[in-house]
Amino acid sequence: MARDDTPNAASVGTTERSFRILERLGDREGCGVSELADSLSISKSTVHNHLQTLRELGYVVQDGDEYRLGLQFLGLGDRARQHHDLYHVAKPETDSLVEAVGERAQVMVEEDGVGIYVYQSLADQAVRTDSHIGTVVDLHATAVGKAYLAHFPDDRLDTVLDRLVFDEQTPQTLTDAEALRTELDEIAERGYAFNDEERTVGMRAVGAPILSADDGHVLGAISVSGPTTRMNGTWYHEEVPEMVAQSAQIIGIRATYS
Amino acid sequence: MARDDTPNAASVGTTERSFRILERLGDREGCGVSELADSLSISKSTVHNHLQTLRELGYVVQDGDEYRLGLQFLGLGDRARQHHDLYHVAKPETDSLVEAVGERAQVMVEEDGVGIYVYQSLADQAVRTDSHIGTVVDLHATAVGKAYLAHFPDDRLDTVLDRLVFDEQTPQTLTDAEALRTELDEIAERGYAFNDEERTVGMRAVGAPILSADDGHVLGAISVSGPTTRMNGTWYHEEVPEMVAQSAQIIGIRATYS
DNA sequence: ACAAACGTTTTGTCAAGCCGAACACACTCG
DNA sequence: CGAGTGTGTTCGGCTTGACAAAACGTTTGT
Repeated sequence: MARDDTPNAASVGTTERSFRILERLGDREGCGVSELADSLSISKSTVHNHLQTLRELGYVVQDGDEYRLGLQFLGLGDRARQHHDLYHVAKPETDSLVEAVGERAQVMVEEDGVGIYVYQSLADQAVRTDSHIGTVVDLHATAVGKAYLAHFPDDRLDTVLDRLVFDEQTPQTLTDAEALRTELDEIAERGYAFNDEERTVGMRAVGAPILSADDGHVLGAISVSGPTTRMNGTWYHEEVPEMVAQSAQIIGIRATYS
Repeated sequence: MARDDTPNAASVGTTERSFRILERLGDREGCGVSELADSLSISKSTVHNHLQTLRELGYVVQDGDEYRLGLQFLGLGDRARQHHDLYHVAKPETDSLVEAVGERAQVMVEEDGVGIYVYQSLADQAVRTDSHIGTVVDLHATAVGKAYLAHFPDDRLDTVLDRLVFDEQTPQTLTDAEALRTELDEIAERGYAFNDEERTVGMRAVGAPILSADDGHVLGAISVSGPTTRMNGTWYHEEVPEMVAQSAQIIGIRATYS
């Protein structure tokens, strides 16, 4: 996880604890009090209290001795997404892109220095990975992320790059900021970004930025990803980039003229 | 809101406060500290502390003087939904139903006595309403809810009905439990449920239960809803019910044989 | 039948969440 | 142009209530 700093003292530790419990509940699907308490190093009684409170609020459901994440989070998530109008216009176009290319396509939006997938469309043949809607993605090690950063305003780019942790996820991962900068320049000129096993071995991706049609600032990014066995040759280097870039442009136009 | 009881003392009040803030943030899209503090009757400094904590966790984003719900909730919501396998099989079938019928279709799952929409598909002509994915719905005043309750185990039905608040939402809303019971019997026999302006004036809906193919217990419900101007005659009374019931059956079969 | 593991309940204590007041800043209006 | 009101933020003291540890009741498996 390229989770961020937090050097300063937080204010409400109790809330933080509740969310740590919730996130852990999301990882395993359904688990008991003791397992949570052990893995989080919190006393059982405390975990129990939190779970009871969250249950009454409807954000956790109790199923015998197991607790699971409640569906109420769908409401909060959807509300948050509604505020980004990009989602609405990107959804249908992304679906048609998947219909044309196959594989998997995802739409990313940046929020507070990290990228988050707001939509994902899968073809039948798509590879199952760990990326879902709501997944937090590194901006420097994905096709969407690099396509996005390539059109990021310079001043904000610096602060984002400073916060980046260049942990080497595969042998192909870029590990220094300077190499990333030069690649970003290439991407900006070319119009789309590649990801060749930088994050997951055996997976390739092509991403393109979604730009506002009037002032040209970047709204998000879209990518197609699949296994290297299918993503290769001119299909990977030319045809797919062409289609992704075209979809990105259509979304950008629709997004600007609401 | 048919929000529930909670007469007993909760355990972690701080967490409860955080979620009250988050829910309020979702209602208005983006607002400031003072507005939140006033409407929740919490001191400004407390609200500020909570917001800072939530911001560091990524669940709230700060945009100048405004705070908004963060997209991280998409992750939690999606995780919660993944645990319900009904979603995966219902999604494609719901989309085809919308393609055939037009209007709007939604899939509901019950959790802890309330119904929650886990998926929604809209045709171009669909009416914009306040129901989204994650919306909590009354089980007694919607087509999905009644279709679901009609196949609910008797013992659990009693407890659910006891907790129901029969607030009259439109002149057509059912207001006593006995009338609801007899209607549920009719629905169970007929196989589908109607909603004729019981929740929203001008809106009609047809819902059918999604039943497990082996033991017949109810997994959820699906409905199509639209304006009375288009939903009428045999279309409303026969053709649409036929299609909804058929989709529900298909989903039920696919859900049982994973 | 015992033991080990679980979830829940209880108890006391001290940290920490809460509030109110003061602060800094941005606007508006007379 | 300042007085005035509206923000969001910071500060300090008080007391609440969140926390951990241990006791309790049930279930599991050997």
